[in-house]
Amino acid sequence: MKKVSDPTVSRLSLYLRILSELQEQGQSTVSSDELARRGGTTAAQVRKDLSFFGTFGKRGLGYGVPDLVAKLRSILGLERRWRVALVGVGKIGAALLGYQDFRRQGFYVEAVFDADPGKIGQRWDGLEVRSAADMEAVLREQEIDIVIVAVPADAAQGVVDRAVRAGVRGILNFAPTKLHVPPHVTLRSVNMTVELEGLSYALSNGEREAAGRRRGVGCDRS
Amino acid sequence: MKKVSDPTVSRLSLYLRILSELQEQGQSTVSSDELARRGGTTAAQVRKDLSFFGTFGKRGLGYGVPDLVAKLRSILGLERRWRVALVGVGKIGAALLGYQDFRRQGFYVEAVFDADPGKIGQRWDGLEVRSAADMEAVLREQEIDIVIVAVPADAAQGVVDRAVRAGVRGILNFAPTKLHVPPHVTLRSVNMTVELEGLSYALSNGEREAAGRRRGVGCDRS
DNA sequence: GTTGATTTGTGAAACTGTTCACAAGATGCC
DNA sequence: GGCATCTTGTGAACAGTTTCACAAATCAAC
Repeated sequence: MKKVSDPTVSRLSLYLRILSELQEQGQSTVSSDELARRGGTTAAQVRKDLSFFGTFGKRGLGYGVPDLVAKLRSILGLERRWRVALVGVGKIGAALLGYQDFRRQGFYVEAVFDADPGKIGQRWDGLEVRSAADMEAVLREQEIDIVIVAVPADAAQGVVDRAVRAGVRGILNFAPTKLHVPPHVTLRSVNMTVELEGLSYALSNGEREAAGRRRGVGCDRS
Repeated sequence: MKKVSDPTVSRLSLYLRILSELQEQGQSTVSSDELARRGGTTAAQVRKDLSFFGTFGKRGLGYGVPDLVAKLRSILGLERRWRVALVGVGKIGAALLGYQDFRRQGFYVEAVFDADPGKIGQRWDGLEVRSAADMEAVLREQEIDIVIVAVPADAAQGVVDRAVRAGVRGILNFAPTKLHVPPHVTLRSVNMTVELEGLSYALSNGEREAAGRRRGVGCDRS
């Protein structure tokens, strides 16, 4: 199990979602071709992605759905509980707190911080908003694994630096700015502005022709 | 100006953000090296990205900041006003409505829809929530360019299909599901679950070693 | 047990995106 | 003007990902 590319990992996540649906519907087996059609990729890609981690299918038959769900959950590290902290209870932070879907996948928000004295002490979803000043101590104390950054752009790097100092090794950034972390920390960013501007570019220029014809189906570069 | 890759377009968006900051600070000129350092990429990459669209720099001197800002805004299609509609006023939708930053870049939310009768007629930020049943007619009438999908996963594909039928050519999806669109429509997706699971994978497996050392700086694959 | 219809797993080929390396243009100084 | 220094623009080399193509495994039917 050497180096697996980022797009591959994202697709595993997608496969898992599709497989979970199939499992709910009681389907017991699935082919790489069906998985590919539902996931907007190709059968060869599906098989190659899975082959990095072992051989899970049966030739002539396909993949066992519950079996593959279990394997993917194990590969993605979703069998354990992840301790998450949220920093910034503005619009986006509040929305994330309300979005309970995370919990189903094992991500538990266990601490919430904000710099605004007016918000400190408020309760959100059973959690007391704590002062950003206490962040490092609390992150250590509660052994937080992942920090979600939902503060204004100019405060984001500071939050990241302090989280890293407190031993956090995973960061999910919603602030519209590029962040820098040391090599042992993994950073993922969600940037709505970049996505919107990507749409703007595609709609302005003749992308609709070029991109569409490369493959038969529409072009989701999620 | 042939086919430009998606990562390149995303980086242009990033460069524009950095340049805007530099402009506010009154810096008149910038080198590809400085832009690269701030953007977490390499000088060669910056120059290659820009070279797809023309030659904007002066050798020995760098790029004129206000000049490059103008060029990038033009390339990305940000000189016009984009008409945006939001579908779904749940937690995420409400957060997006409150997030006024879009407007500064020329994206104006001009219509809001929801399927819940209890929400129809409510006002959000000066806009009346309209019935999802009227969506197609309103999208056409108001000449909406881009639809933001913020509904539950199982409703998302239906919303997309109707938006496409109403002539919309750009879709930004926040629902945690893979969507399919015809070739002439551009789709971008923001999927927090995929990002979190990517973190989970990286933290579970030995990614911290491998990924970090490839380059000197931390690894943001935003 | 043999045949036929499937479908996986995977090396090799094709493709796409990134990095390198350097010639050429620009400026400033003597 | 000539020389030293800087920084861009870009073809070529490189690296990484995706697609192709096919041998091997499995099953059902006869």
